[in-house]
Amino acid sequence: MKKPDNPRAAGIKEIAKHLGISIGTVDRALHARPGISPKTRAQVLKTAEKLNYKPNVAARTLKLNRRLRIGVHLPHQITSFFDPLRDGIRAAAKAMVGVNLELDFRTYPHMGKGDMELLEADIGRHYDGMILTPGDPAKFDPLIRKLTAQGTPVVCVASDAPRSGRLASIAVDAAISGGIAAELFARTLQKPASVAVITGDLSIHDHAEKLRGFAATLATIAPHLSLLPALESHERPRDARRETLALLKRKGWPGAIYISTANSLPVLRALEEHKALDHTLVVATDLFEELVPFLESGRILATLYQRPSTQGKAAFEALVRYLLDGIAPDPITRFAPHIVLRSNLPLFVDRLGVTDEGGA
Amino acid sequence: MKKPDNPRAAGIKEIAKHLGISIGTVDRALHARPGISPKTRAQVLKTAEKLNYKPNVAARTLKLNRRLRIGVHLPHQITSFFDPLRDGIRAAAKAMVGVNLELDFRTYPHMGKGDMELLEADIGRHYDGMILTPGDPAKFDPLIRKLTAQGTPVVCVASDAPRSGRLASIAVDAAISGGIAAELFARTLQKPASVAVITGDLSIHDHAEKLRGFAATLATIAPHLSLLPALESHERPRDARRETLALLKRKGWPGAIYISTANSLPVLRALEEHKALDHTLVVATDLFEELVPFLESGRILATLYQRPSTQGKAAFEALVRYLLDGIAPDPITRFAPHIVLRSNLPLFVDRLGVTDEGGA
DNA sequence: AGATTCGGCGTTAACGTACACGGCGGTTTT
DNA sequence: AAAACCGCCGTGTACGTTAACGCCGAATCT
Repeated sequence: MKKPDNPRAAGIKEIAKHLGISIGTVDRALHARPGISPKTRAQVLKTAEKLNYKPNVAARTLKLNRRLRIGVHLPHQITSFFDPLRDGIRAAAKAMVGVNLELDFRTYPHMGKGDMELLEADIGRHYDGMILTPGDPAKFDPLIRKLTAQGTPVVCVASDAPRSGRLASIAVDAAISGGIAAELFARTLQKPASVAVITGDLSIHDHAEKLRGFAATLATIAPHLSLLPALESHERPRDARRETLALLKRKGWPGAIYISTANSLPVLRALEEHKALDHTLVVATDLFEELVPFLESGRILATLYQRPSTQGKAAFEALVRYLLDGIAPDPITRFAPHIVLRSNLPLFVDRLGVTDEGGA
Repeated sequence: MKKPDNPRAAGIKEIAKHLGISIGTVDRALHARPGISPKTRAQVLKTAEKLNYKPNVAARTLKLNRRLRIGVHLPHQITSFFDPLRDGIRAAAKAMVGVNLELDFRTYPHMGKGDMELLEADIGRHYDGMILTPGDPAKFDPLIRKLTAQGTPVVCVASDAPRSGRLASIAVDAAISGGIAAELFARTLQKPASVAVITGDLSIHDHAEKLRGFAATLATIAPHLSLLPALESHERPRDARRETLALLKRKGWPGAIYISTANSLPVLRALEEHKALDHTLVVATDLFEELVPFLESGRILATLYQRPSTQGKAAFEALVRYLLDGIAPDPITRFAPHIVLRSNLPLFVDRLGVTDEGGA
């Protein structure tokens, strides 16, 4: 076994030897522990800087064999999105080396249904950290604030509660997702037409942002396209179907429809029944088995894949990094959605449910 | 300090105690070391399975404080691609916990110029592993084979040498990149037109694949578009300019141009001089400062961002995982390129040169 | 003045694993 | 028959860090 003569690798005992003091004192200085005089602490910190001290993470995690309990609150619906999100978290957890952790997955029916109750009930569990998807910010803000105050950092994933005091938010950039849909329409529809947006629930931050981005980009670069009032499905198949049929009964079908929720199947089925898919440009959201034939056949133009597995991985890593090293992540991380077309579809289908990096 | 009462975490001494033997014997069994009878080895392996033994990576990396020397051979040109690729490797290396490693970045002018000589010279360095971008497979195959034979695994990044015996290849799916460009043209150009491809060097696997994918998709979904013979720039600005001007002198400008190399600026400048950008649809490759205004103004339709930083990170992680844990990665990993349009451009520009995950 | 407290610091035992060393029976060699 | 050998196994030490413990001198209390 060779000693690391690496000049970059200075340990705690190099510092001690360099100053003629003990490693205990160095430890106290480096961790701002009591029982050390200010001037020796300053000396230690200075030479730690000079010798470029890097704590040996392996030794640290070995010594303090602490267990991180992380609570993950996610809805059961929409499975095509939240299942891979959970998988991403699991994969990231498995890849962690030398960390003893316990993942507690908690599930409620769907967003807005049972989410707050579950979170309220679990506040007493005192997790070391939590990952969750906030629904209506007005309702979640006080809960997240309470968790943060009691020492449980919260990472929001897939949506955001900006004023809740959460540690970080990881999500796809919703406004830009809407903007992409608008740009695709603008490039493909070259004659004047009207376009529609079907969303889930505008009280959810993420959905409102998508509509906002869509409208903004449409107004900017596609003056020949006019936006119809947004339709909300509330993630209920019947509502989605009803709204779609109402849309088709108007005089003059819309030339394009942007479905900004992953629950696109009811809409697509309704459109198909009325032979509307051939004359209507569709951009959907997210990717799952049933959507594949629509893309392969060209009946829908594109889908905006929100990379749930990558989001889960990022959320988990940010949280653990904060819990272990105390390094606060960027408060806001916004991923670019993958624009999935017919031509690049195979890259995402191959590993559907395994990962969503397009082959990685 | 609490003991991990986690049932999932069984250590080497739990096994020893469970069998009434010493930890030394357990160690010999688990690592297939000599000096142990077959039957005790079998017993140990069985109870290790039963108790779900997971080696403590922290303790292991602490004990065998080995240093990994990794050689990285990449060209200086094209900086907009290879600089962030190097950054991705550095970032991934910094994020590794408890591993003492040494990165040796070696640079040659550009692909096909000095690459083989450098590699040949460095074979004697006996790195623990290497990351490189192979140029002409015919020339690289024997070298990589030699490295592998001497015990230095090689991970190819950004291109591939499929028959070289390399450990793995990480790259963007080149054929699908070409296919995306073709589909974008097919959707946007709705009247018959001719389209052109400008590439770097068709002897490079990656470039040939892009052309192949472009032609295949064009033939499949865009019968109204006809493909002109491919032009090679050999990554030389003058050649690129000359080929572009020759293209413009033909009767009937091409309706669209797919620039499949990151060296797109000479082409774009030549097009601009002849006021051809307003009438010609352009899809470029990769992203860098100078390309941003072209996308913002809509003068080019899209660029296919090859996410060099992500590629570098993936290549490094695959290599280290193999070196440390002996887990062989997928021989082939193909990323999906990001389709960068005007609307999602901000997500990639914000952190240009830092990362390329679109905000992560 | 002697006893007590206390800040400042050194010493040491773990954490789980890898590996060198040495011991113990039993067989073979000198 | 003593010495050397060998397969099999237990023991001890080290990796770098943390944290409990304890020592020493100086200041405070009785």
